[in-house]
Amino acid sequence: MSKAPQNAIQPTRAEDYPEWYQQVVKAAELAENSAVRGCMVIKPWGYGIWENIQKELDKKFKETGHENAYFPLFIPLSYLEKEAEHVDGFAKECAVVTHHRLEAGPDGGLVPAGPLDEPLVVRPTSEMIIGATYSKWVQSYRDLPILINQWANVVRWEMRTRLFLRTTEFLWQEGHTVHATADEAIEETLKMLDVYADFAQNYMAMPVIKGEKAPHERFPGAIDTYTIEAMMQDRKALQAGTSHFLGQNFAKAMDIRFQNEKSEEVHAWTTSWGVSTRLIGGMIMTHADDDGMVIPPRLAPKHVVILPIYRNDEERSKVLAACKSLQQELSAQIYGEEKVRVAIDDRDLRGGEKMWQHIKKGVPLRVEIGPRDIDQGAVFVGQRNQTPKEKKSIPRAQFVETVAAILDGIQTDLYQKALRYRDENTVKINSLADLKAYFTPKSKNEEKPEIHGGFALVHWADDPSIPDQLKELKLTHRCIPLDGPEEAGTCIFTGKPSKKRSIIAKSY
RNA sequence: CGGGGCGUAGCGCAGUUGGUAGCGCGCGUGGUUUGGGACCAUGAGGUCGCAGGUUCGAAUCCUGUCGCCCCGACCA
Repeated sequence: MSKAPQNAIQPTRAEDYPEWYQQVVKAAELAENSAVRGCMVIKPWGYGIWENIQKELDKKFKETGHENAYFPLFIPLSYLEKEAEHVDGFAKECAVVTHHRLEAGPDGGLVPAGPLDEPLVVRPTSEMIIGATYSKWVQSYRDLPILINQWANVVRWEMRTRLFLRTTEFLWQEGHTVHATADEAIEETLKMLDVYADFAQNYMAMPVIKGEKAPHERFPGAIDTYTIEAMMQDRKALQAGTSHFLGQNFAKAMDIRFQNEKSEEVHAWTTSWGVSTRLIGGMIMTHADDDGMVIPPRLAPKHVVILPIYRNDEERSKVLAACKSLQQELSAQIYGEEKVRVAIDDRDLRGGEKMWQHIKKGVPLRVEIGPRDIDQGAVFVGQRNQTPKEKKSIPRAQFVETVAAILDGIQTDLYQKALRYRDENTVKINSLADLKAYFTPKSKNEEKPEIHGGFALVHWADDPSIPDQLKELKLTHRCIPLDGPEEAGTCIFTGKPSKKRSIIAKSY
C-alpha cells in the first residue's frame, strides 16, 4: 500500500550518523543553510525550541540574581590586543569590519569605501567590550558584585561548520560577572555550572557530567574552565556549556579596579559563562531517532498536536468543534509551570502525511480525533517516545486530566534512556593498550566508523606530551569530573600519580 | 591552505563516439479516495554555475574563473 520506508529518516543513525543528523535537521524543519557560508537560517520550529531554552534559562539566571543587558556587536580592534592568551585564542577566527560605506565600482558593482581609522571586530565573545564597560562602572567594593547576562549573537570564523553544532554566527547567552574576591567569583563560576547542569538534565533530558577542563583546554585567558559534557548517540562527547573563572586576568587587561574596605586599590575577579544554540544540536543527537526529531516536552514549542479526521463538510464542522474544545481544555492544564501548548493541524493534507510531519518534528503527543472518537468520548493518542504505531484510545476526560503526567512521563523516559545509553558506553580503562583497543573500530563498519567507543574513564596527569598521543587516536581529554570519586592511580600516558579519573572521548 | 568530488527545473538526479534537454519527488488543476507518508489524469517550471575558446553546431571537448560538499589542518 505504501512505498514509504519503515522509518522516516534516511540514512539511519547506524548507516551514516553525520548524514542522519543533517536529514533530521531538515526533516524537522529546524534550520537550513543560508547563502552565507557557515551561517544558518533558524526556522520557526527550531527557533521555538530556542525561545523555550531562553525562557527557562533566563528564569534561572534571574533567580540566581542576574540581570540582562546588551553590549555592542563591534569591538575596537585594540581591545582584543589587551589580553595575550585571549588574542591567541580568537585572533584566527575573527570577522573584521574595515569600511563603513559602499560605492559604485568601476565595473558597476558596489565596492567598500570609507575605510575606518580603527578596524572593528565582530564579537567572537564579549569579555573585552564588557570588561571595558565594567571598568567604568566599578570604583568601590560597594559597586560589587556585578551580575549581568546578555542574549546575543557572536561570530567565529570556523573552518568547518555544521548546523547548530558549529556555525559561523550563533546565538547564545554570555554571563559576565565581577566580584570583590576570588572565592566569590569561584562560587559564581560553579553556581552557574550547576544551573547549566540542572537545565540540561531537567529540561533537555540530557545527562551531563560536570567537570574541569585541563590547562591546555581552557578558555583563552581563563584560570579555570568548567564544562558540562554530554554523550551523543554516536558516543562522541559534546561540550554543552562552559563556565569560566577568569581570575584577575581580564580585570587587569581591562583595568577593572576598586577600593576595598581597607581603602586599598585592587583588581576585581571576574567570571564568564555561556551556552549556545549548540544545545539544540545536542538535543537532536541525544534524543532524535530514525523517524526524526524527538523534543523533550519541557522545551517543545507544542506539547500536543491535534489532528482532525473527517470525510466531508458535515463531519468536518463536528470534528473541528470537538478539537477546539479539547484544545481549550488542554490549554488550561499546567505542565512544568507553563500552560500546555496545543495546536490543531487542520491543513488540507492527507492524514498520514500530517502525522509523519509531526513525528519528524518531534511533537511529544499526537491526538487524532474523528467521528468515531467523538461517539466514544475518547481520543486516540500517540507518544513520540513510542513507535508510530503504538497508539491508543483514551477516554477524553482522562486524557485531559493526565496530559501533564503523560508529558512528564515522556520527559523522564527520555532522560532515563539517554542516561542508560551513556552509562552503557562508559568504561574504566587502565592501560594505553586498552584505550587504543576501545577506540579502534572492530572489523564491522570500518568505512564509516562513527559509532564506537564511548567515554573512557582513565587516570591521567596533565602533561604536554599527552595531547599529541591523544591526537593520534583522534581523542580528546574532555574533563576531570567534579563529582567523580577520589581514587589513587597512575596516568596511563606518563605513569605519573593521579588522584582522579578523567574522561577521554572523541568529541565534536 | 593541502587531497578528493560536484555545479543541468524548488529538491534529488540522468544525459561521453558533440546534433540547442529528460526522469523521480515536490508544486498547480480536475477527479477517485481517506483512521495513516494515496491513486488516475492533466499542467506549470530550465539562458545546463559564469566567461572565453574549438566547431556548421557545445550540457557534452579545451582553458580560465566562481561557488558548494567531503576528508585533513583548525575548533572557546
